[in-house]
Amino acid sequence: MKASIYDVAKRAGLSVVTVSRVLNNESTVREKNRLKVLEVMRELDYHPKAAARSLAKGKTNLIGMMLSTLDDSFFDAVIKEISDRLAAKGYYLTLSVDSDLSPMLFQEDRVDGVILLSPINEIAHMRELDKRKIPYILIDHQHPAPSVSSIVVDNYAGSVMAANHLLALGHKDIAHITGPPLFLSSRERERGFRHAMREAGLAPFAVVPGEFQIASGLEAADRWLAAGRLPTAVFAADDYTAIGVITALQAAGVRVPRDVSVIGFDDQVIASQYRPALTTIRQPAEHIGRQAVDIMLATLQGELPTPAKVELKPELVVRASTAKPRGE
Amino acid sequence: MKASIYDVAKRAGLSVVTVSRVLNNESTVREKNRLKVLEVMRELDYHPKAAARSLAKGKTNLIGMMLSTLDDSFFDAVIKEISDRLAAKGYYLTLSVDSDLSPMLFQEDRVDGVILLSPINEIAHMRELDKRKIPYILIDHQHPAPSVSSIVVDNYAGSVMAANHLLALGHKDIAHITGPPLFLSSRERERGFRHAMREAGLAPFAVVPGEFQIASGLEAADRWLAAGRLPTAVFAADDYTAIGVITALQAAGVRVPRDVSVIGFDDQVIASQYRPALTTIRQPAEHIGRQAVDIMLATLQGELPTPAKVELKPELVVRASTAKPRGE
DNA sequence: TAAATAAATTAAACCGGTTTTATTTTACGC
DNA sequence: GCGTAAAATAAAACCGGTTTAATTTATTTA
Repeated sequence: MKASIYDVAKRAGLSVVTVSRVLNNESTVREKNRLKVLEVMRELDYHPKAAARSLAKGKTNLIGMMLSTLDDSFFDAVIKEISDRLAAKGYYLTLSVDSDLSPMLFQEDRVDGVILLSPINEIAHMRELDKRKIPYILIDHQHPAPSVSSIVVDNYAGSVMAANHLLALGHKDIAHITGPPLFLSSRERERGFRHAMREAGLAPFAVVPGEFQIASGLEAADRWLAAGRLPTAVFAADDYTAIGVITALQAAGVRVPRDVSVIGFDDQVIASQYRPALTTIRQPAEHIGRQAVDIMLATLQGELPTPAKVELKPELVVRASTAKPRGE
Repeated sequence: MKASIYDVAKRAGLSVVTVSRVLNNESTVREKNRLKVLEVMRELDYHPKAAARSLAKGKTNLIGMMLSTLDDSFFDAVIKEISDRLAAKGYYLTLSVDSDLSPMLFQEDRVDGVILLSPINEIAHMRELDKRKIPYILIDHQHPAPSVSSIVVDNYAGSVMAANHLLALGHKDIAHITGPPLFLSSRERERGFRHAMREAGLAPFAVVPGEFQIASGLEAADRWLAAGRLPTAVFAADDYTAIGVITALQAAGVRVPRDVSVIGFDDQVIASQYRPALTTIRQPAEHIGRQAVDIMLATLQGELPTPAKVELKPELVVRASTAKPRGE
């Protein structure tokens, strides 16, 4: 049988309370006894059981995270930051891929708080979390009600930057491929694009719907190629879509950026590795992660009287997929 | 305060034992009382607390999973299958991205079992899990000791298939870009390639080291382009590497598959979307996930006297990135 | 209908920690 | 050396479930 706190106490010749105090780093233990307890713990390979501790303390030290997919290097970066930062504060992160079956994780009080990173059933999750009074944070979320904490990137501003970059290079025939309108980020990116174009006194070459996937870019480019009329620049709502555009154009013998410029959004890992390396709008993944943890921990310690609303600024990263239009 | 089992019992006019029996689907409860209990639970919005249950039962109903990265659609597919299948059996999955800080999750008895999906610190994890007597399964693992359960794909056979596909098309100058030799899968793939070439009486055009990343393919192709001598076909140890090769070649004006054929390994999501769509060796992700869950549950129920060793066969998926060499 | 048996319920102990309250030990000032 | 305050320890209750053993209730059989 595994060692319990009683075994440690007995062997150290002390009470369980003293051992518990050592476990919790309380100052009221004589240094001599503290060392003795730690020594015995090592001897017995003792580790406190999370279940017993959670039951007594009423908290689990576990933060849950729900997300729609794992196959996304931007998510990966956000998660890594969150995981490390939580660990430094004594909390652990548990990830769940969103599916109809998963809400049990917080129904059973297994986590102290939840971070929702663009999950699929967000509305249902929020309702459930409200009912169970579990604090949560939304990252990049569709519908941030005023009563919940959320972290969003200023997608509107990012799109304006993207469009202005192309405009500054001299482009006039600029197309935009959107993301799924379900996401607020998609809608904001489109709005920013349209705004910048209007400011420049230009009409978009085209605005076509996409799905944040390589296939979206392929399809859009194919259609333009088939129609025999290409834009001089494309602003794709995300990097995968941008890569699809470039891939289809190159396969048809069109050079990027010589014939057509392409800019993406997110700065996924693949963006810098692709050829040509992708000009894009960088989302501050580490920043997002850091903010998420700070807000969550403040909320758990009751130090956050009002919900936090954080808006972060994205950043233009100029690489090799954009250039002046051919004529100039 | 949240409702406890005592509140439910009192309101239903029954004992806590009866309520507990209902929770655990035991047959010794009168149907009338069972319904009454369920009704009260709904009224009070009662949900049993995982910590209390875990403490009493000595099990958590949680399976942990360690992995090195999330940014991989093959992992994504495996995880999805595992998650759904576990949920159907009343277990939950908790994911951890491998880092130096994370082993606490199983040190504190938070999980009943662990699935290691190519994590980074695999040896350290295995030692820790052995010490804590927590059952675990290795997927695609470097060093499967005879005493542990593992699921591997027959990478050797997959590579032979890949090489034979190219050979059957008439290729003779075939290059291979490996994965990191740290992984057993990399070594097996290289071994399979060399074997098939030897069988055909041919020497490899080249065997160059890679890292399972787009950049690896880019670099290899760049070097061949710079040297002015290209293979007629490339077998990349994974799809990302293959895409790197194609991207670099296309950027240099070399057509795939007309000038050079390229085959990958894994069948990542991007493989079918890329242009040209990638010929590759498909890893049976769903199969792997299913096996992992079945073995894990059998182990937990003590129905698995000896460790399971499962070897699954990969499958050739012919798409558009391979063709006969130009001369033929 | 009574006795025997099976089914359902209850009370109490337990899982392994933490926390509160009461008590003992130690340290300090005079 | 004594009284008192502060520090450390001990005993017991608690967190919210499950499980065992004992008891009551319902059902079957003679």
